[in-house]
Amino acid sequence: MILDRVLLSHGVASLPPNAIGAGTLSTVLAGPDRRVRKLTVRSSARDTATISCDGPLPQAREAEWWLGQVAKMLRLEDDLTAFYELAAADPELAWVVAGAGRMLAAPTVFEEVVKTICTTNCSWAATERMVKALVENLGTAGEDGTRTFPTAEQMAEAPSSVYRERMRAGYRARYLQECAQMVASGRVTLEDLRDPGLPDEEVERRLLSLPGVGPYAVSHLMLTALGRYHRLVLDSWTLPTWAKLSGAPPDARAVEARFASFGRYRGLAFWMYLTEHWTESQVE
DNA sequence: CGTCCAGGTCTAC
DNA sequence: GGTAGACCTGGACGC
Repeated sequence: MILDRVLLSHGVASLPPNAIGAGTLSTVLAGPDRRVRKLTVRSSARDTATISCDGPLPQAREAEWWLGQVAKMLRLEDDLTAFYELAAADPELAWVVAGAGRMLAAPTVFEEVVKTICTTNCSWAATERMVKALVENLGTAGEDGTRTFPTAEQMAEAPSSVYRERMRAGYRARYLQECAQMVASGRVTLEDLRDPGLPDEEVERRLLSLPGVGPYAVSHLMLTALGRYHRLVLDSWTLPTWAKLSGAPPDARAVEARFASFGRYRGLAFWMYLTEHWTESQVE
């Protein structure tokens, strides 16, 4: 099912406050009225989905805002036609034409940056633990107690003990706190990076300027958060997985050679190659 | 119990 | 510009 491919598109998509089930995505967001609601997207009939949120029905204008959030998260505006044309000509990737290739996005680039920093130099279990603690300690609680992802302001104001003792984020604590302060103070405006008019190099330069964000994080963010698909995500998971699936050596040059024909979509082609067999139980 | 390492980054040569 | 070493943490492994 097409929706499942989006929900299982990458590991970060399943981190709190998101929860992924078969054909279902739920998350927790504060609406324009600051009221916190749980939002659920559930695939129903073929190629359709039901969107719901708990509590009283939002007013019409707010309902529109919630639909906008869903559209943003599911990247409904992304046109992958050019990628599909290339993939159709590649026997190992022709399957994506059925509707794969969309990366579930967080509602804000900031959330994606924080989560990506939490994937660096640690096990996936550690990433889950850190993000879970961050949400539980700093997010805003809704009526049922589930919490939003904290805003940059909430994170900037938090004492470092939250990062050290609750999250157990180790040396990442400083990166996270500084990122939050940069965004909360307005010194950097990450949401602007969604602007398709910005050259890739400029987007990369700005991401790299964030503490804790290096080449891997830039590639991951370009792919999962910003819909820019040229960079290969090269890390301790992708390279061994590539080697296992392809039999080719686990180095960047081999990957570059394999996916060069995908041009500005080579990063996405690589990611699709790696995740073709992901199912709900296998998301890592 | 020590060493290594997991979806790296930063600093100092 | 390229490359060691340090860096938090916790789980896996060898001894």
